[in-house]
Amino acid sequence: MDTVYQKQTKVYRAFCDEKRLRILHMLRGGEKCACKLSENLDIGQSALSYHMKILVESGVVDSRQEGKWTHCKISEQGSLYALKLLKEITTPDKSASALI
Amino acid sequence: MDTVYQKQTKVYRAFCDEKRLRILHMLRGGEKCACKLSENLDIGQSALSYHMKILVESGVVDSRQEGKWTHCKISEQGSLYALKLLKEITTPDKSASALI
DNA sequence: TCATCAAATCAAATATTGTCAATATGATCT
DNA sequence: AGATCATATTGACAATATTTGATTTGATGA
Repeated sequence: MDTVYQKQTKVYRAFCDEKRLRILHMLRGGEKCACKLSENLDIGQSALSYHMKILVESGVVDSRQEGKWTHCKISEQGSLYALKLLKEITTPDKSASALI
Repeated sequence: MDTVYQKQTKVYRAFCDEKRLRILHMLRGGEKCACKLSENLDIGQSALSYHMKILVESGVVDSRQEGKWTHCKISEQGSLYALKLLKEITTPDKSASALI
């Protein structure tokens, strides 16, 4: 079973790899077919699939099947959650002192 | 030379490891001496030092020497930067499409 | 059904991170 | 100076993450 911290790392893993940041940057332009993404990154098809899995797991990216294609886009809801959580993680909270 | 994406990963590495999230959580209670932190995590002194380096590099944590002690705290400025950048990274931007 | 395409999965190879023990550094105190 | 404490650094190793190539899956269309 994952601790709360392990769950949180999953969200931010989206942002701690260069290739994933490149993918996100492409997705800022709107929904894209996965095949277009791999064309524009110098990584193979299976590596892209690996990164997409991590991005989707983070909640920051949504994917949708359409026939044999997978379309990916930035999830507004997931992004807002990542922001909200980041704010929380970095905001003073006196009750956190109780741990120490 | 780091690409812009590589620089950005440094910010979010602060949040993609369980131990670092635990450290941040303790720091939400206010500035702490590094020695207190290692007491409360089941990691050795050198591992703590390793994580602190990554946290400071991210800009999210500030550290300050006082005699032989190192005092650490969450950096408000660094946290705001991480938030601002996260917002940017996940916000639609039509010009990003030009890449594809 | 068969051929084809996009994407997922798997196993193996490689690269990167994280941990530990030992040692170095640098400040403090006697 | 010499002892002691907190922290940083180093090198070896363990643990994870990423890449690659091969194979599988699942949808499509002839």
